[in-house]
Amino acid sequence: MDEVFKALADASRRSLLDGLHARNGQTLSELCEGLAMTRQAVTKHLVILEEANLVTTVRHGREKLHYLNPVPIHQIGERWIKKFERGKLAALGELKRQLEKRDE
Amino acid sequence: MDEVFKALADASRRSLLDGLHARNGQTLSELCEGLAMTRQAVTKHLVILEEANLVTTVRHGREKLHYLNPVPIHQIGERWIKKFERGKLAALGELKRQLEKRDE
DNA sequence: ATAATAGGCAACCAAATAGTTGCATGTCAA
DNA sequence: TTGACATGCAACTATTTGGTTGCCTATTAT
Repeated sequence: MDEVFKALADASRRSLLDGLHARNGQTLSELCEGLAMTRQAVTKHLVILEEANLVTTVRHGREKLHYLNPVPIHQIGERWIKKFERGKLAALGELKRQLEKRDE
Repeated sequence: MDEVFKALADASRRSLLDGLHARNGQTLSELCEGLAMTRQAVTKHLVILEEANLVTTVRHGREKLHYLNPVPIHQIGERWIKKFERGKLAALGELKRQLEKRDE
């Protein structure tokens, strides 16, 4: 879980995921196109995404195809974000109450 | 948005949010209790959480009360995670297909 | 009034991060 | 078979990060 959060913390990595979301199964070179970064930098980001299990790769000859794995993202939604949704209104109410108490 | 992802990337900060989720409105000293970290380290984490708008504070005499703001977390769920939920099954299907193609 | 309590500020440090460059290897096409 | 293409590996660098220590200020309780 920590690896996933860390992987998602970087904007470049999130836009790589966006790229795969737009078109799945891209090669490294394809993912590099239009980015202001060397290929090696992109490789490092992809390794981090792979280690977080957000991306799976398939070697195909001299090419490496990258596939998005949406499961960890879904799990963060389920296991983490939903926890804070429950009681969200309560928290906001309490917050508002305290902020208004400033002038007492 | 980037600030929120960055803020959530650290396990200590996530557990501070957990702490506030368990009991909202805690003081700095209360949030420090039981943590293997100095007060100043906790302060720094809380500043980052405040800058990401995940925590709001109210000064009350010499105490500083910390309140969880669940809105940015909710927004990540809405604006980011949901994007990857749509087409999730399609992505998984494509992934499976490609993985099975290995032996061709 | 004064001691204890709650918090703030600044300098410093080690490790992690995001990026680079240079070179090597494997695969495909002419 | 040889050149071009796709990727991999390693060393190096600058910046950011997570943490520390030491000291200062403001508020409360005795």
